[in-house]
Amino acid sequence: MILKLYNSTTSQKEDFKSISPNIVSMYCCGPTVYDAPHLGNFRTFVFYDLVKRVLIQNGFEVNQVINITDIDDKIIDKVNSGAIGYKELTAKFNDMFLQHSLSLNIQEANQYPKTSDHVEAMIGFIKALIDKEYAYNVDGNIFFDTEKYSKYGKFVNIENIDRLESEDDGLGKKNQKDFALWKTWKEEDGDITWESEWGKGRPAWHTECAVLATQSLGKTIDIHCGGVDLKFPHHENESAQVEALLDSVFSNYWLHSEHLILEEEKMSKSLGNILNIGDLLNQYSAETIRLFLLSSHYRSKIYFSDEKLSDSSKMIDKINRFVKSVGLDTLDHNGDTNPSGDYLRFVESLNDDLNTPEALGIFFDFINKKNKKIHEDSLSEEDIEESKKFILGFNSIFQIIHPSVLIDEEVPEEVQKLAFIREGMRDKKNWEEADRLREEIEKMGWLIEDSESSQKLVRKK
RNA sequence: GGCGUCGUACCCAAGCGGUCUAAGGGAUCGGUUUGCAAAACCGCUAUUCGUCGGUUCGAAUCCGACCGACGCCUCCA
Repeated sequence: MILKLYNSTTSQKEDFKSISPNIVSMYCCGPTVYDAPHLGNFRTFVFYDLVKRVLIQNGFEVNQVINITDIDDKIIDKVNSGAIGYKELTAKFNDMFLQHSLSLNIQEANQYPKTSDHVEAMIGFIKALIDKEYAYNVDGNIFFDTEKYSKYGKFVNIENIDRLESEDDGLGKKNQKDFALWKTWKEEDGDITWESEWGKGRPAWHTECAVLATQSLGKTIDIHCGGVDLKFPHHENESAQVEALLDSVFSNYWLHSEHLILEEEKMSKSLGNILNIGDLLNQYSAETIRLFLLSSHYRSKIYFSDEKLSDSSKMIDKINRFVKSVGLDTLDHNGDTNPSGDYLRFVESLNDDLNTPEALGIFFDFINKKNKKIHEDSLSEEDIEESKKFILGFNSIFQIIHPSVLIDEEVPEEVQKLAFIREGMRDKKNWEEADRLREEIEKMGWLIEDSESSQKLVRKK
């Protein structure tokens, strides 16, 4: 089956072909560790996870790198404010990123290289660009010479930038669109600086990613991912450096996920309209947040609302009920799917540029069909097997079934006792007392679902 | 200002030239079931896809204009 991905460089869906037969190299722009991550950041990180899981479903082994940017203006600003030290600050938010990733069932990447561990390599990279005359030095700042690189403008209409040429930023760049590879030391940088042959300073963002990507994955990678806002200038600049220096195609596929919108604007720290992911995880389950994020296509904007989160939560309830009624006892997916008609359609949707909303629709359609059989009491062994396989295949991508769903929670003795009494009242047709007990049990956090012969206790959400 | 993406029911969201009198989820209202509920099931809720034109045998899907939202061009997932 062919996997199609929308490539930002061509603005169309393309059949995916990896460089090596069964292995995919994937570079994802990770967090700058200066502050608590927000939902918008994690929309992108969950998107990376989606890409990876779909690749795995297609039989690829994925070598994924997510970088950690720990050299950056905002980090320096924060350290300068005196509240916290450099190491402490970056470690704190690095850990937070990893922890939330774990909470959201995001598969671990193979590597999380940190900028500060690779400054030597960045210096070497910049030096090589200078040697090839793609970069020049102005008072210790090194800039990339966009005039020298004819292919500049992969992601943006270059005339736009030319128009802005008049607004020179006073750094002595030859062209407005030239960008920094190395920033010379300034007093406010303090100790956050490295020695180089051009004097003290630090690598600039675009160079950081260019070096980390090529160093960990080679001169041409299969897939490069990021949020749309990184298309230009970040990815443009990253790509320009690598392709100029190595004379290669930097990445065969560029995937960009859309923004999360809050209060009519993209969620962003500089705009101040932030929903901290940690806070959100206290309010909603990780599964709910994941589903909320995956129920829109990755290239569509998501307008945040609590209502959507609660819709997602209800969807999960429905899925969980189905999981229980089919008697699933493990979430381990061994890849054995034996694609039936519906499951095949599910996989095809995901392979069509990661169409998660459509795939979800197919899954629900399937659930409805089986529920109907359950209702008619005509669910066969084959139906059960098929359902289990579909659920596992579904969950291997969406990851929204919590393991606890498989285990019937122990009902507290007190609740059991009340339920037993209620059972007696029902037998005696003492409905008033039975209803009163049902209410009491509900207050204790348990719902009763009566069936003909017995009553079932379900944990209240 | 330039460039780009998007506008589908009460809400969310797929579909992107014919199988669309438009999937799926939430919500509402009927019905089956139930002592009553809950859960489940059945049914109703867009002859219509921002507006107006055009292309076509045929358009939600292509083209143009307009209106509206968002993004990029500056740090940003």
